[in-house]
Amino acid sequence: MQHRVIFHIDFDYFYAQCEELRNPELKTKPVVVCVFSDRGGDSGAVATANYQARKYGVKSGMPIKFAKRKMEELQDAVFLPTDFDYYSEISESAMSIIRTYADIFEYVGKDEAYLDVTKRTEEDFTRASHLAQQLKNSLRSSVKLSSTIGISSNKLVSKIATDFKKPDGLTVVEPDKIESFLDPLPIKVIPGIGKKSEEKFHELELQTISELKKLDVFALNGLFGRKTGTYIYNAARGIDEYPVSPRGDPIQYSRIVTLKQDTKSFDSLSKDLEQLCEDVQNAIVKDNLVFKSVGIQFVQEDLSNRTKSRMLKNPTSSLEELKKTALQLLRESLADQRLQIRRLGVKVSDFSEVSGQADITNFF
DNA sequence: GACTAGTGTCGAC
DNA sequence: TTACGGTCGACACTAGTC
Repeated sequence: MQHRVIFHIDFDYFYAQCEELRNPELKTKPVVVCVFSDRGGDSGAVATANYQARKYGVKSGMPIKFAKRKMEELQDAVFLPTDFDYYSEISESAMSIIRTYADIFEYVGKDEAYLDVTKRTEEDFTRASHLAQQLKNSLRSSVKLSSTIGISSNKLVSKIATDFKKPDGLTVVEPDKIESFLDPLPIKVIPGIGKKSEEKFHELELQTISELKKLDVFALNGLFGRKTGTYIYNAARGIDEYPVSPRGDPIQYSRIVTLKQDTKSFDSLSKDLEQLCEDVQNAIVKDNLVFKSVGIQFVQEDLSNRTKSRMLKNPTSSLEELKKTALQLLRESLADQRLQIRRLGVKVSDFSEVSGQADITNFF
């Protein structure tokens, strides 16, 4: 095999597009899909917005109040709460079509997947491009969904190619074009490089991937640690060997809520904490798991984080033990808690399966 | 030096 | 000038142990 052929596919402005789907009148209006917190009013953040709304600078993750301010003088802007069950239905219909186009399929999220199509395209990028166009057409005709596809010889470059032109894009980057494609792009297009990492590069007066390549792997390892440094070094050169492979089971379950009001009172927090424990434990039991690690998380009034976690003696799925441990962690944390707490979370991890352990001694 | 536990940071969606 | 979700994963760093 000379090279692989990899698709990255992404549904355009997914949640907002779903909303347009069940209410076509929205299509001509700015639509912002919001995660409203329990605090009431416009407390919360933007999940996604359609392109009408993006014109006004609305972006994912932005406070809802900020988005409203940006569209103040608009009469027809629409703010909707998320309906994840509905988005999941649409996602599942779409993903079931996408699977049939792949030799190997990797689910990334409700609106995103990788496909290895090396075999069925016989490593031919012209064929790959036609196949991708067919897939886009099929999604549009049967699910009414618009999507963007990036094609290259690895996951990294395919993903960057998807972001290169959207919505409704199709970008092919053949192996011998990878360098000239990446060189002029800003460093931030590399997945895993967000705001903080970008700042580090800007301090070094490095803006583009071509400039990033001036740093050797030792310098990058010094700045980011060994794994991340080496990853960035390779990414700048379009090198990525990670295979497309089906996702495994989750390795942690967590629940977090925004409190009705900031507090550091044990009595107030313990009520919420118990509810969070129940929610997490429900999911654990449903999936037939036992956990060995329990953690709690505070998001403080200044939005900084505190976490505290503990390993259990033995794996368990017991609600009593989860609550007991979480409440203990809460008590210990509050002992030296200075800032008020805005959000409270619970996490369990280090799973093993409760049954299906099928007795390893049987093998001997 | 290898390993585990615990805390914190960063980032994707 | 502020404003701020929920869920998940990777990994850096540190301290303790052997």
